Order: sequence, then C-alpha cells, then structure tokens
Amino acid sequence: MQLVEIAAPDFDLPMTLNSGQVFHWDKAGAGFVGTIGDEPVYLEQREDSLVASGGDEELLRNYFALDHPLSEICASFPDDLAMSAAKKFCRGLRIIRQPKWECLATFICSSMKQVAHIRQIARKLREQFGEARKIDGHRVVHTFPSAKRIAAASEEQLRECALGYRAKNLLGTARAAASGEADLEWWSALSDIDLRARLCALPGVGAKIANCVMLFAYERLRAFPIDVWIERVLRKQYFPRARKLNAARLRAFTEEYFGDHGGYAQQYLFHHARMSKTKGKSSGRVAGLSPSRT
DNA sequence: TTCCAGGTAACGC
DNA sequence: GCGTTACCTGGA
Repeated sequence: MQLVEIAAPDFDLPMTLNSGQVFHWDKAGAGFVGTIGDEPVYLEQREDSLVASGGDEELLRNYFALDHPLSEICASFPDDLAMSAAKKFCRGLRIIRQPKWECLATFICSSMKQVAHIRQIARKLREQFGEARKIDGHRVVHTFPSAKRIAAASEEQLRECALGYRAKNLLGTARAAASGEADLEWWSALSDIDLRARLCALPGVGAKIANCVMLFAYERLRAFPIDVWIERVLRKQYFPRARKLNAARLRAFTEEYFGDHGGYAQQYLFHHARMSKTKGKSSGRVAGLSPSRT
C-alpha cells in the first residue's frame, strides 16, 4: 500500500476528528478511516507526523488546515479562565476545511441531535446514497452523496435514514444546491454577512447551522456558532448573574470579545466543555468553572 | 419507561 | 421584537 507521511506539528488528529466538527471518521486500528471529498483515506498520527494511505500531501494539508498558524491563533484568544483551560486542553485541535455540500447537509441533519446520533444519520446517508470505495483494496468506506443524488431521492427514502422532520429540509436544500439556485462554491466570494444570509435562506438552516457551515466549510474563522453547550459556558463564565440575556446580546458579545479567531475560540470552549462533562461521571459541571447553582 | 437533546420555523402576544 | 411550541428519533 502507498503510504504518505507528512509533517504535522501542532496537530492532534483524534482530538480534531472527535471535536464535533466532522462526523464520519471511524476508528480503525491505530488510526481512522473515512473520506476526504471522494477520496477514501486511512489516517494515523505518529508523533509530529500524519501518516496516510490514500490521498496526497496537498489534499491532506488542505483538509486538516495544517497551514493555519495555530500558535498565533491561540495567542490571539482573550485571556480569561475558561479560555486558558480550554486552550490547554485542546492543544493541536484544528478547524478543518470540509467540502461545502457535505458540511451543509450534515449540519442540517444535526439539529436537536447528539453527536452519536448525527454520526448514525451521516453513516446511513452515505451507505444508502453514496458510493462504496476501498482503502488498500479491502476496507470499504462510502463517499458522501452529492446534492444531485439526494435531490433525486424521495422524502420517504430520506426518512428511512432516521432523519425525521429534517428529511424535508435536507431535500429542499439538496434541490436548491443541485439546481444551481444555491451555488455553494460561488458563495465563497461573498462577505460574511451575505454568506450567512444566503445560508439562512435555505430550509433547515438557522443562525447556528449557518455559522457552523461558515466556520467548517468556508473558513470564516470569526463565525461563532452558539449552541446549548457554548451558551452554558458563556453564561457561567461571562454573565454569571445576568437575569435576561437574549440571543442578540450574546451574539454581540461574542463578536466583539472573541474577535477574528472567534470560531477557533468557540471550538476550544465547546470541546473542552463537552469532554469535561462526559468524563467525570457525577460532576455535571464544566471543569475550570464554578459549579452551577440550582 | 420517560425524558430530552449541540435547532428551526411558525405562531401568539 | 420576544417568548413558546411542534417537529422525529434513539440514547441515557
């Protein structure tokens, strides 16, 4: 088999793949199997390098954003307790560059779902509508179905992938993307404001999902998705006594406080909060923060 | 078993 | 504007 080894300093592969930005990588041996675009790939981290079977160096470097100046990005984070703890915990976590349609479609499926379930839905969509590809001639993975392929399915067929009410939204968005009415590639040229507006006009896409897609597929590193995890952290850390704090105010705060790399800061806070919660069984609090009062 | 989750969009005030 | 509610499903 053809192995590629590339230098990958300041990079933590398992953490990056398990941080809730991408949902299709499966553990396999000492590494992971999945796809980058339509390329089937096996990946493994060996100290400061990334070893891959399938895919070339350029593809890997681009997908994992190995060119992001991580230390500079981290240095630009605001200096506070929650941020420092998250920064320490998430060393090597990178915001990757995902294919636009795949990212958009996956996040439409994510609403009101936990990570484990999003993974299941993504897997079913791939198995049902994607194409099988072999890695090293044996291990089979499936590509993510094109917008055209999803658009050709019926809502009923999509519901069989456990999408529930999301099926209608996914189908609507797939049709818009397949017809060219929503030209995801062309949208790269838009400003953050305009891009967000276009995304939010698609069925099943609100502010949160639009921000996820902007961050994970359009490399808009300021985009700051606010979900229930992040909201808990923000409230606890930055507004401990605020009685009323609506979405608009929260958004204004994150925009100003976290700045140009807000998306990275968000991802670090998010991943740290999730991992702290699920690790210590009994303590339902976020590590590094004060316990919640009831 | 029952509850509710990493959200959106429609509705009522 | 702002808060409330229905929408599907399966894991805890």
